[in-house]
Amino acid sequence: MNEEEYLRTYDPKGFESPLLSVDAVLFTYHEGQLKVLLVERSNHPDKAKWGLPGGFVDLGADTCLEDTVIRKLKEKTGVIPPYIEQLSTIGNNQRDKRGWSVTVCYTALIARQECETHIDSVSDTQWVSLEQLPSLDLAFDHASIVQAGRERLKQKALYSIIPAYSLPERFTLSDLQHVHEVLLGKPIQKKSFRRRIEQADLLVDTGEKRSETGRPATLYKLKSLAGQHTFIRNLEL
Amino acid sequence: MNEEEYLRTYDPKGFESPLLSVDAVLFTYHEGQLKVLLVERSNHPDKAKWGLPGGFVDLGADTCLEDTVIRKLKEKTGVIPPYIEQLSTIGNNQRDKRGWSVTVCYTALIARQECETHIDSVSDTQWVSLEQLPSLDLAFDHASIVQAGRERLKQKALYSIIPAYSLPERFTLSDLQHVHEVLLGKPIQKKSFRRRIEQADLLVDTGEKRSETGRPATLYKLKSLAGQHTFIRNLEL
DNA sequence: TAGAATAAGTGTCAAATCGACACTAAAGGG
DNA sequence: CCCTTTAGTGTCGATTTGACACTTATTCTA
Repeated sequence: MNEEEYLRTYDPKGFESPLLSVDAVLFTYHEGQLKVLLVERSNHPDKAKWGLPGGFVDLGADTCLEDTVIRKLKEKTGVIPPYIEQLSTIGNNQRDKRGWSVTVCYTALIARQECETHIDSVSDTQWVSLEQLPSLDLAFDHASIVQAGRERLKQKALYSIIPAYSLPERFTLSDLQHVHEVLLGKPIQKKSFRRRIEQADLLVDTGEKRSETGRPATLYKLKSLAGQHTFIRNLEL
Repeated sequence: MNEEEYLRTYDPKGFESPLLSVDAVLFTYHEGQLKVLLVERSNHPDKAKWGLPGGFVDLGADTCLEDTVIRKLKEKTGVIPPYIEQLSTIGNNQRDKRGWSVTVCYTALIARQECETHIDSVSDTQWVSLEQLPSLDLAFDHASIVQAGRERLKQKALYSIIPAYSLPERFTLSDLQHVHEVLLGKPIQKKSFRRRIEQADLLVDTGEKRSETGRPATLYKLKSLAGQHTFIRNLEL
């Protein structure tokens, strides 16, 4: 049998495959806290519990896994987050009562303002701060996935400014430092933080200032953020 | 309908799922080069091409994805590699002629000696050096997966001594330095390399020496390697 | 058997980086 | 006008890093 013949007679339902879904841990920074987007499940299993935005691949509509995450995130937030990165894939026969189940997990970042109106308009979606998360009984193994996403983001805070994607397009260096401090769970020396930012050369001075109390702060934006969004497979480090 | 009832009537073949497989990029260090284990495909599609060891999840035998990789690697090498780490997951409707396909990829490391006899005994398995790899036309998107695995290992070489798992249990610091140099593609300063190793405090002096020409070198082994193997989900950094 | 050759392993020092902290700058408020 | 608040900079000692010469232990060879 040659390949052509094989493909013609190939039956995709010939053997059983695990359930395959995609989940996203979408973070934002708001009111001094990191928050995760949660969705109330409308279907069994774990119906009515809160869980991560995600779902099954649509073999017709999606051309790749990234299409699926984007589609799901857009459904829930109304927009495509500027930063999406593959986190890890979890698959076993215990995490889902229906049997063998695999989920490809992503972490994503967005400014809360970007999706504020859309999220406020629906009742089955909410931002939950990482502090109040332990008190919630999330669906499946989503609690540990959030934990893993948080760990990953913490590492990023050590050597990159990727957490900036959780802030509005224009932000001050103090804003960014606060995000990093929340992630790392400890204060950062102002001078060394600013030295690092300067060396990295990834921010642009917008020329604008923002003034609340005290000296007005310079507003920066990400150089890379020239409109399009950043997509990163976890093929690094 | 309550959850119990839902689960009783749930039909796993109710909707179409992508093909789900697992692939491993198994590296070893031999004769001054990094080599990858390749397997000749015995089935369509891409029959007779060389590809990565891997295959489908066995819903009966495997309790998790890691079981699957371990099973597949043991089939091909006769042993379980001491280091296995999730690399990334690739899924789209182009990589496999049969349609939508997802592969969960792992990188693994092993000493060539550990599986020498088993591999020599079969003809459909071979070590290929990374230099001669571009001339081979690998199955599916396996060439780019190897590339990604290599990149990941390169990063590890910068701040860890994980590449040590590609060496025999006992090795000299010069051995390890050579592996790192091959990975990074440039020479490393002997002193700084040894400083780093010493600080990390992850090696044990076995007390033995190995002498070829020149001064005999101390043989070290990994502290963690107390028999069992290391398994790492890519939830770090 | 005394070098010569070879590879392992150490000492040292200047340069670069990092942490700490005090200082200056620019705004608003009483 | 000075006090408070937050932004942003200067500086200096401590730590880390890179470069390279040097010492040590062994084999080979004349």
